[in-house]
Amino acid sequence: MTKPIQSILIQNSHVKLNGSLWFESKNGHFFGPGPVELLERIGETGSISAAAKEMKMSYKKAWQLINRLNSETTIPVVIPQAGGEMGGGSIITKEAMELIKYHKQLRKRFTAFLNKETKRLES
Amino acid sequence: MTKPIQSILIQNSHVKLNGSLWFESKNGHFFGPGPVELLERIGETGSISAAAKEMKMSYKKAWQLINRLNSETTIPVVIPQAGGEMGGGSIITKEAMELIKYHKQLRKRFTAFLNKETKRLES
DNA sequence: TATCGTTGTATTTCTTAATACATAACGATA
DNA sequence: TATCGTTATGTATTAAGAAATACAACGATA
Repeated sequence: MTKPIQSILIQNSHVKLNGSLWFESKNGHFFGPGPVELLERIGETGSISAAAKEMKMSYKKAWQLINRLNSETTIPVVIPQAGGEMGGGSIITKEAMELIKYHKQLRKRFTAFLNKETKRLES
Repeated sequence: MTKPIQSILIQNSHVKLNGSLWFESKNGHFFGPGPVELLERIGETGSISAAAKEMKMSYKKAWQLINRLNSETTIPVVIPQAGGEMGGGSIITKEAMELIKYHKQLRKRFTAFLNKETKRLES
């Protein structure tokens, strides 16, 4: 009955639906894919600066992301240690790991949604 | 068993999941909520510049959005007329209307997804 | 052919965001 | 107490994007 959107919209095929998700509080949004990856890498390296370097992100930006994240949680996701052995470092909390796990699952469900919708374009 | 994400994450409640969707081709992404509203207003006003003004968007940006959209479609979504009665104007095609309708439905399904996921935060 | 407001395009300015740079504070260790 | 590399913070520079500005082209109409 109705014409497939695909046929209207697309010139040389290969158009797909994509999107992004984030948490939103009254202070704006936070916790997108970037912060999640950062959290993971801090967990692996034990250092904000090392994690930032891996992601080719400035230390400042990384710190701001983490700071923001910590300010939005009841329990800190990253516990920093300035000074000490090796100059210090940072560890991520159990809660951070739960957030990471949650995000992975959420992303999976979102991908399923996107795939379903992309398929729907053709019918 | 597992702790609700809500309890970990949020300080003073009222955190919710939000997101955005877009079409993506090899030339990057296009067709988010902005262009849809623009299309609608062009349909109502018969003018790109009037629609842009309503949305407090610069004419240039509006034109670029429309131009990009037209370049991604087999059939133009907006047919512009420079010069003529009243200086000219623009009309939207039947295909544009279908796109608008499609987007409304899509947005509805996406909102349902977001609501479901936001609710899931609490369990 | 003069007028009108719109489309179309180039150029410049403004604003904002990201980055780079510099430096102090920190605390275990030797 | 000197050293280390990290955290933490301020400032300056750069980059990118948006917006503002200016103006030519257009075509129905009078």
